[in-house]
Amino acid sequence: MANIKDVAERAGVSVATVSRVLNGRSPVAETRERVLAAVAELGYRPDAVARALRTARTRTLGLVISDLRNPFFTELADAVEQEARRLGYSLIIGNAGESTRQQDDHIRTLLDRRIDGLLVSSAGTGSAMLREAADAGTPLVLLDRTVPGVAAPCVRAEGRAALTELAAHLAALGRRRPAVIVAPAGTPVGDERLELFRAALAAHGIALPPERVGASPDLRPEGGRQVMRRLLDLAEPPDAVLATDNLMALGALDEVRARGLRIPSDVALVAFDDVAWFAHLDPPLTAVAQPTRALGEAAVHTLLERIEGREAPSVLLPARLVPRRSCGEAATD
Amino acid sequence: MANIKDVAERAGVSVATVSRVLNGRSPVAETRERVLAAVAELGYRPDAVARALRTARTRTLGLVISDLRNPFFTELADAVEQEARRLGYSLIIGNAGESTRQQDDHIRTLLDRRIDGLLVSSAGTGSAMLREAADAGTPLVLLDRTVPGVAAPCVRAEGRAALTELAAHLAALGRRRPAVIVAPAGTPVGDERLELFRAALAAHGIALPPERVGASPDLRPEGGRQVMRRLLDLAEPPDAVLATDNLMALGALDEVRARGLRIPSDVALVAFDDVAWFAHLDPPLTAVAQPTRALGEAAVHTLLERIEGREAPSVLLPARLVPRRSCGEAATD
DNA sequence: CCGACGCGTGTAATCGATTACCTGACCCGC
DNA sequence: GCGGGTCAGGTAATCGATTACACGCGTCGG
Repeated sequence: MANIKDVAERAGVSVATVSRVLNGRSPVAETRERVLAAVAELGYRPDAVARALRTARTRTLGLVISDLRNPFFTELADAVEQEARRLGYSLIIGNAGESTRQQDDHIRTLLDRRIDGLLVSSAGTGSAMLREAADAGTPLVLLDRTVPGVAAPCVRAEGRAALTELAAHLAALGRRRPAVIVAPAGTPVGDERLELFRAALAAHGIALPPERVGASPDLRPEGGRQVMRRLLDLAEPPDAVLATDNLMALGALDEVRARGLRIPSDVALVAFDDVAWFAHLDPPLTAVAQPTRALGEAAVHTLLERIEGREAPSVLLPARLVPRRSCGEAATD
Repeated sequence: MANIKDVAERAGVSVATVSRVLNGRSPVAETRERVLAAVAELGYRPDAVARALRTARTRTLGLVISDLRNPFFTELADAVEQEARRLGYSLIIGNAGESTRQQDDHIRTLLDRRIDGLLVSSAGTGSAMLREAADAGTPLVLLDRTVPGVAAPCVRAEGRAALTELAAHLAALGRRRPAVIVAPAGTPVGDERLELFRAALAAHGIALPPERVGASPDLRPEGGRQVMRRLLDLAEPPDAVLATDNLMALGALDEVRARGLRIPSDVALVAFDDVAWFAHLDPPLTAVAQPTRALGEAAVHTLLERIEGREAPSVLLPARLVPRRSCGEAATD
């Protein structure tokens, strides 16, 4: 593979000149032509590794995703990758699989690779490396999930409007006994969603008693299914269930079907995160859609601000309700 | 961030000694202790960029995925990432979104970054950069999709046994008019699946006439839906449909539902790629499952062989049939 | 007519590691 | 007692780029 010295020799100039031509400084037309010709003939491409060493910028971002198999995060990762690439950055993706150990492992190797900045949707609440990275001055932006004790801007969706709308939607359809399946205790976004929903229901005079709030042991379908089992076994089972994550919603759906109950006639089901296949379920699931693409883009922009040394605020983007048929009303799709 | 010189000073030795201690060569116990102590006190971690420049190995692999939003590829990417990390490599993932241009774009930046090896599940058939990379001597392994004219080992699944079993399954259930929704013309794996299926059906005296083979314009749900529409409009509509990709299957399912037809009583549906949510559909979909994890691992192993300069053969792993309820028989889940 | 200035370009230091080569200490055997 | 072998560890070259600084040449003003 040709290097800058080969190009310099071929063009009859010094390496400095080649570098300057390629980085758009000084040289005059005639020299410039010769250099570009040599570059083309040799198929020269600057070595990003050498450049990174010298300039102390790798033009690479790190993204640690709590669970890449969760389609919401897949979409988010895809959005981040596209925006990063558009702005000239590569992305190294690490999947934590909801494990703090793997997450720390990833952060460590990313720091070793001198990424310019780090995006993390943290698994669990505490992460030693995350704090270390922040303290070490690596530009850091949290994604979707806040982490107590880590001072970094957080980019995520906020459900007030959507949950208010959802409460109204359910009230209008005559649902009086809502229930919520939340993420394991301590997950900040889950708790927030719960409280917003509770407040929105209260405005319609609908209560959300503790026995109709179930915390799933994990963020996977099986956890959601377990909680749904408990809810349906109540003396007064709920007539509408909100799951604060798409995978838990899927497990909840399985339990409803396994009991031979019908959605929405026996119980309504709503999920957070509008992933593509919700529209293909029977019935299509009503969902609170997070603006995935916008979140990914905002995260990259915020991180670039931090990389360039500027302050950057947290970003809260509104989620919106996508009514389908799982609450009872006929909708457009 | 501390560098090797800081460590050397603190330990009172030369940088060479530090490097030797950290790479497990010569130094004797006492010096060794001092160096390790200094490393610990300073929290020193070798700069992967500098090391890569010197050793000409980045310990990074590149993965270009044809469509990261397709859950089959998400799983595959996840498997590749895990295995790569287990073996000490980081992974830069690029999503081509089924576009040859984006794919070339990604390959180009990956080569610039001097990745040690490249894994590609190619979008489309031809790719200038792919050929260029192969010619330039970058270790290359194809994943899931062969590319004519590119000399590189290919790791993928092979459906003979599964499709033979499927043909028997359908025959036993009395299905006589099968149809196939294939990927756009020229996608090697799609055509192969079609021919294997045709042969397997023939063994049961079942024909697969041209009018019951439809090529989708793309690998997305809408394409599958269009083909399904055509198939169901035939004078003699099929009583069983195989889609050679999970997203096309999803679109096909939508069309069946939109017409108020029932699966499996009106038409059976089988998909290639067993993705997690097939089990959560109603009815759960019978699928040809590719050994995703094993494919990812084999791909990494094959690539490492190539990186170490050894020859490596292509790998064909058998897919297997996962019968659920979408063909009519009651199954375990 | 000469010095200052500017412009284009070359020389060489630099980023942070690895490693070939050399040095010096020590030990051993003859 | 001395030559040679062994081994720890230091010196410096190197990877491929960027860039501060220096230099030479041309131009222009006083």
